Amino acid sequence: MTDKKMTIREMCDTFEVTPRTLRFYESKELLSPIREGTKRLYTRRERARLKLIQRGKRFGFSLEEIRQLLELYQLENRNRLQIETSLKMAAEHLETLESQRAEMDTTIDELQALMQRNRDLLKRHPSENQT
Amino acid sequence: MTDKKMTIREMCDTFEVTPRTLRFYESKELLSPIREGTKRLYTRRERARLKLIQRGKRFGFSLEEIRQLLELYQLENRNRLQIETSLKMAAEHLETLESQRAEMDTTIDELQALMQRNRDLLKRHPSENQT
DNA sequence: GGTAGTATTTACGTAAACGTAAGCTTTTGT
DNA sequence: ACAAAAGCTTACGTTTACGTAAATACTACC
Repeated sequence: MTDKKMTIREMCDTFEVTPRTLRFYESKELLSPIREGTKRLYTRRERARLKLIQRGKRFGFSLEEIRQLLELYQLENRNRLQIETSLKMAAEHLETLESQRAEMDTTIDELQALMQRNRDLLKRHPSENQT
Repeated sequence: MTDKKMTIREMCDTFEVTPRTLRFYESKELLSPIREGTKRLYTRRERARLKLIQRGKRFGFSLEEIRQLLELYQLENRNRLQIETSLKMAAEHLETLESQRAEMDTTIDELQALMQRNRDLLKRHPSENQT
């Protein structure tokens, strides 16, 4: 398996973050690397979580929001009620994401239209308006 | 036209922001309402810009990034070089947005798969795993 | 077996994006 | 005419998400 345990440095190189960032996420309970003596070791699970954290950030979620979302991906040892709660939260999150995607589509369309207008300007007045 | 000038309070009610937020954006040169005496009045243009600001924030852009993007939408009084520069910036921004959109699709797919797994858990073990 | 490199904890510092409170002016309803 | 409401400036405060520096421990290798 691809389940090699990574040191903090390997993590930093792989994900382009600083040690401080990883320790900070840990202090906020977004990550929980195992300890070998005093050293942190990151498993496949932690790497998956870090990926999700970085994604969430790109979509404008706060670390606290991301922390709650990470719980959704915690599939083990949950009882019926916990699963139902997860499902509900996931459904809400899905709505947020889908509305954000729709907005993203609009934004892309508008940006493309804007670019077209600019290209038209350049085409129709080849050398006008110079400084 | 729908070009009524709005007071700061009307803006706040419409966009669900505080006066402080609007003044802050102005201090960062994201907005530039006209002044009637000492009072701020927001035109259609400012409203459009505020919409773009809020969108940008939802996509995880900083106010400084947003400020630069807003310049793209400034179509008046530009010379050839400025138009070309805008086009280049817009193209880069478009790439960012499209890659973010792809990532959004992945995220949505994964979340839906996760929900399905949870639904399966509930279906297949109707009353197991209770506390 | 010393020293260079890597990791850890602790703690103060900082940039971004506002919140909040004080004190002053201007506008508006009665 | 005058109090209440709305707006303004100034400035200090707060939260989030780390940066950075100091002091200490482990580990590696020549």
